[in-house]
Amino acid sequence: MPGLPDAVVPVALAADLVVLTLVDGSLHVLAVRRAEAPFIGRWALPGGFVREGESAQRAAERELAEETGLGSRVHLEQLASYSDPARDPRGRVVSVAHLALVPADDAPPEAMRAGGDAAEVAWLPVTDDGSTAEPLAFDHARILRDGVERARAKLEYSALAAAFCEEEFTVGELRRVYDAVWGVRLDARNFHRKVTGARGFLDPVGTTTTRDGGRPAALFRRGPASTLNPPITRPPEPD
Amino acid sequence: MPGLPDAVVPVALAADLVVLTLVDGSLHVLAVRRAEAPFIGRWALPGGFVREGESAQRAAERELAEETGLGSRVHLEQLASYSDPARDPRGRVVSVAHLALVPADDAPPEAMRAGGDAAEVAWLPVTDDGSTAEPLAFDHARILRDGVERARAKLEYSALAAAFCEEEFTVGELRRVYDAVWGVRLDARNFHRKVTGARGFLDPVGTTTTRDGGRPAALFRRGPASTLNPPITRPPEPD
DNA sequence: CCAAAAGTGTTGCGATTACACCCATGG
DNA sequence: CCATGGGTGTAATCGCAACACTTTTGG
Repeated sequence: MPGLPDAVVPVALAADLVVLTLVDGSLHVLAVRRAEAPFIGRWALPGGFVREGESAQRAAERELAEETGLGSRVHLEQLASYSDPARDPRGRVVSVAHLALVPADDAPPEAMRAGGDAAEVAWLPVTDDGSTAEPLAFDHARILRDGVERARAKLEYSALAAAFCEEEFTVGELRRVYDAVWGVRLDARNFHRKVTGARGFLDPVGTTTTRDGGRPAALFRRGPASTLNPPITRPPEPD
Repeated sequence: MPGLPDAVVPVALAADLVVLTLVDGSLHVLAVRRAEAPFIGRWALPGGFVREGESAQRAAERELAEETGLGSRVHLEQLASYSDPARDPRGRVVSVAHLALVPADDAPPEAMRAGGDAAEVAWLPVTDDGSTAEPLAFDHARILRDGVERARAKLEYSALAAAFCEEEFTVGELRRVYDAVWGVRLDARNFHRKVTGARGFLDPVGTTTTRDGGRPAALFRRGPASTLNPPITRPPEPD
């Protein structure tokens, strides 16, 4: 490494993705089946190595586009980095994990580009404790848990929930995001009042839809506010 | 990089530190004056390269001990990673930034080990917008801002504030942490009720102290709870 | 005695909950 | 006409900010 001290050890930098969505009203994570050693045949989080001249953020955006075909309409943020020297048997690989949220039932796995080295792509259901039924490769179970926890926490005080919805959505659809991610059932009436009352959170479109059945519901877009005040509070766990 | 694809670009991994403390009741950050190019003579966040067989977390712990002499008694958590290819003119250096909080008026800079390459070490005052009077090297201003923001946010719902206090502290001392970090003046009476009422947050020691003047105050230690429910709410900004 | 900081009691208000009730559609 | 989801009204309650007041020290 020219210009740097001799003792500096080179590492490979990877950008991995925790891509969450809702399938049939429950939380799912995007996974690829590994076609190569190590962990061949195991499910893993999508990701890849950061290229020359690329930041981890840009690499994550690129991987996300490659894997899902979705360009924008996705929320993407850095989650954390994982640098345990033993986390990858091939050598010193440091992963910058990112959290992505994509709209419900968008980008079904069949429609995904099977490009690159991904042999098989699927939405795996996420359990209440933030894990999958089948074990994940590397330390990806840990990364997934951190991602799910982050998503759950941020729903409370941020406008993140709308990232799971289409561009235009109803209050009911938004509420079902909270129900699914938190595993609760919020009161539809109070939820309605709360989110429509929070300034800057929802932009009324003016039109209505009956796609959810029942009485026509007003359509909204995400408003300019990124934080939600007062927050939507998660119901306390029963003691 | 043996065992890895040819296209993988090697990067140097650094662990940088945002070390915050209170000096005379106001927020300060630990900085070192750079003795080498690039940015020679500028203040920078303390940090260094991750060594062989070391995780970024361990490297941060090592740097923190080297720089402050403080072993435990410090809160340390990962903040975020910075991987812009142009962030270091020497080459591809990715920084995993960490946030550390040390007790008020502990480890004054004079007492710090001037070991390693640090020519000069100081606590720099942090302004309300999370920056320093003098510019910092690299992208460290950005990292500092992110660290201060994280600290401010986590005070609300976590037991983080106690990290700024000695092992045993009074409710008043804890309140002054909030006052300093948030730049507000909380009501001493309501604050007292709130923190002593939160289960698991404070462990009463049983003894008292008059070191803050006035009536003797009960001493507490950090309780087992890491999250604070209900949270301490930051007073709303005046519109 | 006075100043200063620690604690306790009380009161009023605003947010939240729990639910009754009405609305507008599709089948 | 009924099931379904959308939306509004309202009363009981909870949490909390505001502040009066008492306690216990040092000087």
